Amino acid sequence: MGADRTSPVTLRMLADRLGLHVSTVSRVLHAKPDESHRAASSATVERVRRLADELGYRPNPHATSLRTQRSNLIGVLVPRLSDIVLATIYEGIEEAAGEHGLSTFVTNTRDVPDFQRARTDMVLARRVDGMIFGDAYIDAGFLGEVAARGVPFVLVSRRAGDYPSVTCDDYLGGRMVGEHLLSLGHRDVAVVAGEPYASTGIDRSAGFADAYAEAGIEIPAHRFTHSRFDARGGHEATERLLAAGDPPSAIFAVNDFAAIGAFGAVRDHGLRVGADVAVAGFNDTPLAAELPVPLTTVRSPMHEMGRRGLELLARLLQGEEVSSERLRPELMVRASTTAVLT
Amino acid sequence: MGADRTSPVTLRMLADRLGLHVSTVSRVLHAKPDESHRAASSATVERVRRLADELGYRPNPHATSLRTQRSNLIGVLVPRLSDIVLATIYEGIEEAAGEHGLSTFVTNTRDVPDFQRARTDMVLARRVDGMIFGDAYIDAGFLGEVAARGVPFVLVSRRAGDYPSVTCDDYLGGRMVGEHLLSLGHRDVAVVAGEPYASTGIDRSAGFADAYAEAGIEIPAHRFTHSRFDARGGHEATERLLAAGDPPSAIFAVNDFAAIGAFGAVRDHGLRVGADVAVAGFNDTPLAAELPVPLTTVRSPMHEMGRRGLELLARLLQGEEVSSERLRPELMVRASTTAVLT
DNA sequence: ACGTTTGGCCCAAACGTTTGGGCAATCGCA
DNA sequence: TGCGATTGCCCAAACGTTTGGGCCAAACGT
Repeated sequence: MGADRTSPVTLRMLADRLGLHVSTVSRVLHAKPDESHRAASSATVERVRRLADELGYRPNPHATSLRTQRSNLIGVLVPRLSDIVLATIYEGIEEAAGEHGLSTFVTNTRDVPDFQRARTDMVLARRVDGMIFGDAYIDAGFLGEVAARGVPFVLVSRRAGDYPSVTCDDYLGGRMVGEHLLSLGHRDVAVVAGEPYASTGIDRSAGFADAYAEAGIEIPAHRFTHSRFDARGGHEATERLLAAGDPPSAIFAVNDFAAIGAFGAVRDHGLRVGADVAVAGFNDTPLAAELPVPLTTVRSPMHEMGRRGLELLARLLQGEEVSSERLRPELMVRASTTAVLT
Repeated sequence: MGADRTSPVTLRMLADRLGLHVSTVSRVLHAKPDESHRAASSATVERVRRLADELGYRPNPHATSLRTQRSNLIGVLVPRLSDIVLATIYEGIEEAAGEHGLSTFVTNTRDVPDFQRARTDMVLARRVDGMIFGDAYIDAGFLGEVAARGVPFVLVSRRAGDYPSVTCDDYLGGRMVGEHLLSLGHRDVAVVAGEPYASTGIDRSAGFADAYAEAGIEIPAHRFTHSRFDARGGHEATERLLAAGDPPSAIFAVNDFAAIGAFGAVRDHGLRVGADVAVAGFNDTPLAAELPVPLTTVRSPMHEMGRRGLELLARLLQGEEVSSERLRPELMVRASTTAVLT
């Protein structure tokens, strides 16, 4: 029964077979109940519907888009899909998109500006109705250009400028980790802070630092180090922290993968995670709890973030006013952070 | 300069401004060098080109697709993008697609047949030129239907039936692990075998079992257990293996995430990975080397697999004959597998 | 000098929809 | 019976491309 590839069934085919005009068929298949009854007699409606799904009619989206100037496509840019955080966010986006009759178009930019630009152009050339950026730089220069072109968009994961975004409350999450480590007696701590252009790392570090500041402890600058967001990056950054000797008693890595990298570096220095050096991460990816030393981390609602991001964009496309959302994180205490040795 | 959202520039705009016919402009902007010179004088060609990129002309892909009956879109189905293996494969696909002037459309099916069907329909409704399945069931029933509809497609990651696929040589990879563990003296081993419908798990297990069989050791049936491919699934499966008491001296989990889950279960039973129970994984995901106990695993060329998959499909779309490819794996020995205690 | 090629461009018909207008027949109602 | 409203449908013009044919003038060949 389904549409055969050789001959996709068109409105005209249906119309011809039914002895109706193509416009009539279109209206019948299209309109909400209230209109369809104005479009044809209920008997006709029935006939049309039956034939349509007997033949497996699927409207040609190119024709539709061409005519309506709306593609029902939305473009999604992420640094890399092989980052489980972004992948999970994207899953949320895709799920919600399905419910809105939208299709998504996702592409990797590796966090490099030239790629962001190029991919944005490509996506726009595909005539998407709107975009979701998961790779925003905190300095929102590029986004400004996009906005100037009149493209509706929202941000997920990272915030930037005053553009509508759906993020985790990263600052709060950072505070939670700070307070937790303080409560365990850690006074000499270090931060693997992520990329300097990502609000996630910035806000998490800031929340963490503020928690310590309020306890009267200023974390010295050399205890902060930037890093890529993957395991290798976390490893290298931690290596730098540890290289000088005089290891901190605890390390906060602003995401789980960097934390796992920190595990590796700590191990390489003959130290034990938990016992010798506490390590905390961020995101509560599914691996965190399974590690040989389970990772203390902050659960961020990644899937939900994606969903909300799409909803936000959908509302934007309806012409509604929207404002940013900040989702609540939750601290997950596990074995990688234990009380400081006294 | 770029195209403003409010008024995408069309061929007609260019034509009018240049005092040319739209078809002329089309040919100029389109044709390969040899034809363009037949389409207009070189002076005209120059004028057209200049204006086109001054105004940032981008052909409307919907119009083009409608006219040419070709979308330059390809649909990609994966179980889940939050699985780093599939995400990495997809990155390869996307990269290669870009080089071929194709755009990809990826969607999650969670490995559930109803979703595969539904998503396939949706993707086909979008009029893709071809598809790549990363979620094939070994019983290729559904793929048969797709093939019957005349849709060109290839498989990646998993093989099925005689459809063209690009996979890792999973059987060989399994053998490698088997031989490695044998060489370490492990005689009582168990396998966390993945989903029963995925060729990856099946082939890896088979290669492993055959290596043992050739050494004169038949691994008993109760030492095999199926599992989901994520950490949680690996944990549960390993739990089942260990629940009976009498733990094996080594466990082969058919992917890294399941292996990490195995770490968790082993840990929960008061055993140490490496020292008490050897654990090996598959894929060499970036985390494997960073774990507190680095994971012995098999490197599979995931990115490359994606690239090759797309190339294969591209050739298929050109009407060429294609045949499956099997990529070579490489054993990565690390600390999680040590010699059996004597 | 007269056909033939060629260069340089234009015409018009598609591709499959959507949608503002029509228009004839029937209905409701006084 | 007359008249406006409603029902049920059809018409045709877009949307932006691509592409097989034309057509006219200039160049060419003999």
